[in-house]
Amino acid sequence: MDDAYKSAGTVGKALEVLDQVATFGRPVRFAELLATSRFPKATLYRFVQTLTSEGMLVFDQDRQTYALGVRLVRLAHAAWETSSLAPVARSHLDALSARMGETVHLAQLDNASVLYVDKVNARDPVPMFSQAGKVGPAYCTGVGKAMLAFLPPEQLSNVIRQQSFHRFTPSTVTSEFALRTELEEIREQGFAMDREEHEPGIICVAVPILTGQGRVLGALSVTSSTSRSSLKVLEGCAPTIRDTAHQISEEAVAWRFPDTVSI
Amino acid sequence: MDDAYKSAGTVGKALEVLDQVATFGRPVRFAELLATSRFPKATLYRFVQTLTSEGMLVFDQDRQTYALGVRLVRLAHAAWETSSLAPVARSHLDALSARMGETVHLAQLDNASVLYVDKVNARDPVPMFSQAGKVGPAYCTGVGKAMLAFLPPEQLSNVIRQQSFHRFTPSTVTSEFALRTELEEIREQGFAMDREEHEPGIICVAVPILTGQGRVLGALSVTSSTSRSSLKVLEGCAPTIRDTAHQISEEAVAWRFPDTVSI
DNA sequence: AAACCGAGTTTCAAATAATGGAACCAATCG
DNA sequence: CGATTGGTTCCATTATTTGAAACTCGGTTT
Repeated sequence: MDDAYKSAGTVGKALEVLDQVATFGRPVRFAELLATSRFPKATLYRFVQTLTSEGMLVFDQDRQTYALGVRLVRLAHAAWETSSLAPVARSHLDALSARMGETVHLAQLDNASVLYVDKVNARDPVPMFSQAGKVGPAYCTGVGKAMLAFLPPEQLSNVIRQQSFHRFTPSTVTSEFALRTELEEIREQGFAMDREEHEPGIICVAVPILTGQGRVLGALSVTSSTSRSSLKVLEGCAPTIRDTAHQISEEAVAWRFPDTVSI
Repeated sequence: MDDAYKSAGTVGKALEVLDQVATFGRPVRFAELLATSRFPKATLYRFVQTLTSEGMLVFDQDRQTYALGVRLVRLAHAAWETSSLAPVARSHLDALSARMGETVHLAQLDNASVLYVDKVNARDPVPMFSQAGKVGPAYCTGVGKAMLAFLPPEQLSNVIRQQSFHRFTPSTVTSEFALRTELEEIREQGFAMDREEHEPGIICVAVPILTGQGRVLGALSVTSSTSRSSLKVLEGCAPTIRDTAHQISEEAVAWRFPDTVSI
């Protein structure tokens, strides 16, 4: 639904189907897939068969439904350990969370959206959307904006083109122009704020994690709620968070830094 | 290295490459892959290209290495939520861990090995991927044996055929015969023990999670060390653990239960 | 009971994409 | 500077994918 036009190759198409199943977020019937698929019946059928026999999907005999297979969990574990900033950042996140007494998120860009790769809860966790592996929109989250602000121009345009600009709350940024203006500001001050743009009552301050050459590796945020804190207070924390981001960046660069941003 | 012979279809081959990268557990050079691959240079090259452009792999310009892409983490999150017992079992694991004061594991079968889908540490709660997603051998872990014991005969044979029977410790079960004998016993008493078979000093008691029809959904274990506990003590815990397994099973069946066991 | 239906599965010739040997390029080495 | 290693591209051959249509199998309607 957001992969737009063509994606060459058989593998690409198969992965498209996999993504489709993923977006349902629940076991799906073949017919449901067919209805939302661009492939003809027989073709889709074969894909689903292949993916199932490969363990990427599992078929529930009793309910006649397909769901993502556990093989993915195994692969993801390896991905998380080798390609995410999480292993490197872990101890820093813990320290930051302890110091701030708030929830800390670590995110990276996946295609045009924000992927949370780690999260450290505050002692008294505020229930909210997010957890390792979850995705969120880039244009209206702190971490998202922090990363976008430091993307090279054509990559930024590419990502912006794929944003939905859906209005989640009254303060959601809903136009490309408004977003670009804000990104400019973020670039200057070095950190981004989420002013209840994604979830009412939830605010955060985020900073990008950049390599020495300015390439975006990910972003780091401290999240709170309007009831426990305020934008002013969070803004004051920005320097501390930036320090942590720097440390993570240095450690990450020292070891390995796969380019996590796709086209 | 264990997918043996042929795996038809282009998608299958591509996934094979993906698995290969995964087993390295670190960023790899093209040449390293080539050395361990059954594909000719040009073919492997194209696969890697495709997978990279699809976001399943990421290429590190500076170091000329490939690693698993973060797209997998996103997919896995969905897989974990819809196809694993974890979401259903979570609260039960927490309760069990608190009651026992020990670490609790939740596992499912993935192909012929044990896949840990959740873990509750005696003390600190950690996010999923640092713990979930790990794999272990089926023939010498508590959860593995608990599941094998209740598999239908031909599926069991199939899985046994794929076991390495590598000797990890002096007490590792290293023959099919010994394993089958022990499985018989486990079937009778309803729980399995790990007597330092995988890691020296680590012991555990595990029970299967079965549907009403006796189909294996997963397994549950309480792990300890010889220094903190003993086989006798753990054995005494079996009934409690079995209760938890029952509860999980009922809840799982009530909602959804994809067949998690592949060929 | 016959006709009908919708969901899922199989067939098969045509269209397309994958294949891999060989050539090529670019560093690095001896 | 010629040789070697590691990576990339070409392209004619070959094998796989494709998808319209036909079929199967429960169940439902007429």
